Amino acid sequence: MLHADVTDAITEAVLDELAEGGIGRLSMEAVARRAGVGKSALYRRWSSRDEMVVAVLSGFSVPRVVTTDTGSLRGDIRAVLAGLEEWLTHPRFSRILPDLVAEQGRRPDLAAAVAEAVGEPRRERGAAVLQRAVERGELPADIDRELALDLLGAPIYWRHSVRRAEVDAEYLDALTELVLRALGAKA
Amino acid sequence: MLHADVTDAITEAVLDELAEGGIGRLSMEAVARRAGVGKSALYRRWSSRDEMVVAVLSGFSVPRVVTTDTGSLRGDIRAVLAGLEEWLTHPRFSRILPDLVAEQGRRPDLAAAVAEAVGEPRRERGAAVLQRAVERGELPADIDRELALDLLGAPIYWRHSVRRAEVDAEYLDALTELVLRALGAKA
DNA sequence: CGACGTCGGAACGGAACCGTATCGTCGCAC
DNA sequence: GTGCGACGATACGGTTCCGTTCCGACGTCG
Repeated sequence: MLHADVTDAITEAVLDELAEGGIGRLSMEAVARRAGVGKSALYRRWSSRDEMVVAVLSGFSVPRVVTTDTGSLRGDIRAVLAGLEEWLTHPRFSRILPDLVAEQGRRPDLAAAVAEAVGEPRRERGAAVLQRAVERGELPADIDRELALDLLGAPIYWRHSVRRAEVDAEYLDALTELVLRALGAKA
Repeated sequence: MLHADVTDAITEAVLDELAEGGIGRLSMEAVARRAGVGKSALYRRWSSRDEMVVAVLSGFSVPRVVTTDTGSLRGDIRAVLAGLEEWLTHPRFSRILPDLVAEQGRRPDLAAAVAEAVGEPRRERGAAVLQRAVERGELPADIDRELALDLLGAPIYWRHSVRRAEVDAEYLDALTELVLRALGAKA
């Protein structure tokens, strides 16, 4: 039986290495060194470097966004944005995620894993917020949910990870109002 | 005198290698091989791999967005979005850019170069569109330009490069209307 | 107790790459 | 036509990494 704690140590080491050097620079020897583990322990679990990386990254699931029902669309949106900000500000996630995005173009299997583990769950949470607002009568029923969800995630990722600009409370407040207006929310 | 055409061949080779394997996997030997050039030609120009990569990527300037004055904010925004879509869909750019974004977190000098060569010029173009709209009376003068610009670039990058979903004309049309509403544009 | 499987560690041959040095060649300027 | 400088090519010693194969130690289970 493979020791679970060894597997955990390896997983942690892989994520640390990914955060530091990116996927392209990750080496088996460095992972083993950091995990305090023999290379044999790595190859006993995965048959190649790529397989290990994809496996670890596929299991790199995202902390579920807490989309508490605040009772209003404004409150819900603000909460979703705050959760996104917290997620993207996390030291490890914020370093690994952009690399993961870049690698999607080169590894279709990784892209699929990411979509399943990261994209879909998050989108479902966001969709629930919209649905509640529709039921409350705050949003028209024929709203373009696809587009609305893009509008929630995109600006924060763009601003923090792409533009490397600050995302503070004022920004989230202003963005909330902008999104409300874009969606045609009723007062 | 260094031959300009050799420099060009090297630059092309670097960009091709970057598109194929990413920054982390780029090697001097591979670049020289692809460019049909001796390694000496590389080290004659740059003193290290990192210096070469940063130099090439800094010169990897973005094709200026054509922000023709269409006479209306709706037309201008639609044109900006179309330009963005074309840019991000470009086979080479779309592969290099996410990698560049990821690497920004690891190389502050690269981040600065990218901001100067890519971010700023693009934002100035976008700001001009907003300014024209304000002068036309289509937008309030106290509009949050920072936020408005994020709203233009973010969704397309998000959708195409992060989510890997399709960005078609209908999407751009719908996004245009959403942005207009978000900005509080007058009819 | 004894057998088994995983453990960390070390070593292997082979490959890729680094950065430098040194060829002989070619083209241009003087 | 002579000299200079960049050129492609090749080789170098050194490093890093791959993936595999051993080893002795340890723990667990029967």
